[in-house]
Amino acid sequence: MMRRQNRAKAKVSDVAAKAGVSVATVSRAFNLPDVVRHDVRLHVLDVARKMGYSPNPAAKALRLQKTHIVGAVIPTLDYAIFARMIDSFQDTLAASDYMTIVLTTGFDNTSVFDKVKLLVDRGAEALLIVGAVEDPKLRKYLRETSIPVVTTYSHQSNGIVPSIGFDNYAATKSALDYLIGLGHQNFAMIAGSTLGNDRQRARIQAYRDAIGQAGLKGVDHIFTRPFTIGDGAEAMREIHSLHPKTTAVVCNTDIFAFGVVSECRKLKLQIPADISIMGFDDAEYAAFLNPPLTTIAVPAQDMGIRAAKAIYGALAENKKLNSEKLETKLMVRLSTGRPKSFE
Amino acid sequence: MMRRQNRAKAKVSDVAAKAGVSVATVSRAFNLPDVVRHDVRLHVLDVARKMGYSPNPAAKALRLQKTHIVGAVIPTLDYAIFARMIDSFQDTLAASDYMTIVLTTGFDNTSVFDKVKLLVDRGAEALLIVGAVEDPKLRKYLRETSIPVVTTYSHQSNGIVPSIGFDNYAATKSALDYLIGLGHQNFAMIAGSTLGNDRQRARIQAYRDAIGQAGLKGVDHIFTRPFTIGDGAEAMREIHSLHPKTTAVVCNTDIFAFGVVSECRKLKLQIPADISIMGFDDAEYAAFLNPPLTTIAVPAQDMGIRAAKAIYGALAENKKLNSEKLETKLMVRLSTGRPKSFE
DNA sequence: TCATTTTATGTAATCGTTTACATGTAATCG
DNA sequence: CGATTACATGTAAACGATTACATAAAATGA
Repeated sequence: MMRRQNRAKAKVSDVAAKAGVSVATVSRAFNLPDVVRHDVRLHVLDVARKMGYSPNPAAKALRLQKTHIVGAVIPTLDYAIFARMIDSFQDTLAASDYMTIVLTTGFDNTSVFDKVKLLVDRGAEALLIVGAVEDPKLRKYLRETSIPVVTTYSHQSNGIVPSIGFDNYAATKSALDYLIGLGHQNFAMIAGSTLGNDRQRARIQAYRDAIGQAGLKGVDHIFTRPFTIGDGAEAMREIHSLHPKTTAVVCNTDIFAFGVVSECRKLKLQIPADISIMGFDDAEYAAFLNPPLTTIAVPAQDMGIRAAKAIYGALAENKKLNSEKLETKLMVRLSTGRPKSFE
Repeated sequence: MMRRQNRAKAKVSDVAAKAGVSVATVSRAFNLPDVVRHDVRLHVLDVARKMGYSPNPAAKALRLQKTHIVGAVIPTLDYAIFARMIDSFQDTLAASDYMTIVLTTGFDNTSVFDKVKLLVDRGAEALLIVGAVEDPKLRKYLRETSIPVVTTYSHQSNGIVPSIGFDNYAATKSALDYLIGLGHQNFAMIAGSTLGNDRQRARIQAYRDAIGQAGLKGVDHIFTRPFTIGDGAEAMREIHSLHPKTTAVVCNTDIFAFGVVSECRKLKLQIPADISIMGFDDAEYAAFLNPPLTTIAVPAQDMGIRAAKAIYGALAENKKLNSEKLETKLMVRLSTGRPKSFE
């Protein structure tokens, strides 16, 4: 028996013809169920199913002026905490029939504008952006396009764009208060580039303020590096040779901390007896390091879910997009302790 | 001075009106540059730029029957090697004006079909899938829709769907040959679920074959766990209590290995003196573990790039989609060595 | 029973592009 | 110089959905 050779996808008119109704009825059977007679509706749906009909997304988007696409601009997927956020963001939105397109900047903040434009031109109805929107050109563009935008990973109550994130300053500050409380006097920080990165700036500022206000050493011992384990290790080597009295190293990501811990082993520095290590992010491996890493847990997953829900609310329920401040948590483990000199 | 209040996006007809030409000329100025008079073209482009015109993607997609969207179905983004592949895949395609929509299954292989269908219904013109396509329903669907599909992370020369991946069997086999060569006699493996996961099956089979053929112990000492560090640690504990003579633990992912290394410390097992640990993936942290992890490097990034190029070739240049076999590399570090009994 | 309202359905316009076809003008040729 | 060809542009028809409006049939009411 010959099977239907017709390769082209079925469209409403095909379904209508086969079901013996008009295209309007077919469309209504799907979109306005209560306006079409019950038995007719069932018949239409049945025919449609058998034909493998599904509405052409482009036609639908054109007619309804809704693409059901949201965009996300992040530094990279190749970095666990962004990947985790996007994973939950995307999954949450997919459950509400919105698809996510992710574009990465490779930490090049000058390209955020281009990526955003690309997404909007591609029909993105809303956007998630990592970090505060600082570029005035981008600011203007977002104001003019006036689509829902939420920034993540940093929370500014005064932000122009709603943010669903945490307080980087307060998080780092609390970590330093804890270290200072342990009796540390000589600090160093390993940070990422501050170029267009408000999170790094906030963390550095918190570090400076905490140490400056306590009158301790190391306010300027800030080592800026790309985000790799190797760079963390290399920075530790430099800290050790330049500032051998350092007893507490504050890392702006667990990635650095991993390298630092590895390097300390080579340098024969005992953690935490000789030196305390503080991380940031609470990556999966942090708790399994030797010693387990004291770090700041950030709500990457929760952030993605909340951002997704907020965007869905704005898009589908016409709700206002509100900023949300999420909590970080200092995870005290064994990589930090009282400095030897203190005992 | 009043600025234009007209919030709606400019369309071809707007540009045409302002430039004093027809819509056809505007469209041609963009898409068929050599068919419109040079000065007219420049003028049209200039007007368009000033109006911030960009073509409506839905209208374009509808008319051209091309969405410029490709889909990817992966287990999760929250797992470095998939994230890395997608990162490069997405980036490579974006450079060619194709956008990627990623959907995740959470390692639930029964949902691959649904995700694929979702993507195709959303207009995906091509697909990347992680792992072999085994579900007959999915196979049939892909055959019928006949869109370009490439599977990754495993290479089958006989595969129905072209694959751009590596030989999981050979990779594990070579790792075992290496361990056997070192003199190990008692093995154990920590594996992920084999449910619809051909990569895990291939690795397990290689393990069984290698050990069976060499007549060594541990053919059935296979511990199946979810992919977390903690589960790796837990499995190691079990291996130690059930099979204390084990001198070589083969992990199907560095994630397990990380947990194993951590657990060995607790168990006071010296690596590699008491026990050798083999990883899989060569995650960034593998080289920084203590001791540095012997593992199998997989070309995650390269795979993403090649898959993207292959798909672009199929979509834009009408090239045939060919399977590509990529190489893995055994990275011998310090977590493996001769077993004590052998010396 | 007939006028009126309700209900179900159909017809055709619309969304914003691209492009086949038509048309008018300029260039080329014998 | 008139006929033909090449060139630049315009008009209108698609692409496949949704839905305002029209219409026919059924239900309701006096």
